[in-house]
Amino acid sequence: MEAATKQFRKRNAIMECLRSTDLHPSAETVHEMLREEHPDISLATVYRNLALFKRQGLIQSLGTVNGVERFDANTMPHVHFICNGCDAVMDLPQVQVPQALGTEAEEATGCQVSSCQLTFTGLCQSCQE
Amino acid sequence: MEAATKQFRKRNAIMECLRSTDLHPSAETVHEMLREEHPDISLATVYRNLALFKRQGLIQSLGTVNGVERFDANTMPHVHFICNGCDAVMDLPQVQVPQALGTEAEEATGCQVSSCQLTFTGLCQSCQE
DNA sequence: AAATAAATGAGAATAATTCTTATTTTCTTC
DNA sequence: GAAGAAAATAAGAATTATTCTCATTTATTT
Repeated sequence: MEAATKQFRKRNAIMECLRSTDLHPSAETVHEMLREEHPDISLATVYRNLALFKRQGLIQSLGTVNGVERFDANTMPHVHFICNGCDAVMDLPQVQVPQALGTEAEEATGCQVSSCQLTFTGLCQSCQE
Repeated sequence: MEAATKQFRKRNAIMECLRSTDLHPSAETVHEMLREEHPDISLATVYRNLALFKRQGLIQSLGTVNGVERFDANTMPHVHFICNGCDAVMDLPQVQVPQALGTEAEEATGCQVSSCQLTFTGLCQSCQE
């Protein structure tokens, strides 16, 4: 057996795929992206492992864009922009959500806040024509 | 025919239902809520009209909670809290997203921002035990 | 190397949502 | 107010993203 090949399983490939893109892909997109290197990878395996990573807190979900869930390997809190034209999702590291808002939320409601997500939607540059 | 009854169609009932609750219901929940007054209302009608209202900008969608879409008749920008325990969605009128963030986002990316959504997740009071 | 546990592929099953078609209700025009 | 046109609805079929099942393969332990 060739050294590294066998022990690198599909699971690792899925994580690497997510880590190496900023496209915030869906399960289906991850599957397509992996097809080249792993022609026999099953869509079920992609779903299964994405769900696992999410449970483990290794990735986060952005929620659904047009009915399909999108994923992000960056679990640090950060802001997103979603284009209504082409469904692109991009990071906005320039924008910061003030820490205070989370605390305000907890104090106002008695809820225990564990995460916070700020999302802008609109049209990206190319979709504005 | 009794006066007002007939001309108030299902469509209006659906909008009224949304306007009269703060539960941020799903299509299915709206359907159940209307069952009493409109025993023959079809689930398809609820979906159809919710989609219409959304297109018209009369309501907004919060995105999906556990795979099901949730709706809000309040189209003014406001902050939400979603409980991971019981899937409750509540408004946080006390928390304000600084106007500046949207402008920052546009300037940083060249995208045209048309809406903004801030959502906290965690555990509501009762789900903390 | 044998036995056990974990991961995967393939396709079936599920569940939320959308679509289709026939029917009913509303609106328009006379 | 009746006839015809347009919009809204009910019911169930169709679609689609996601999850599940189970047989097989791969990794781990003894």
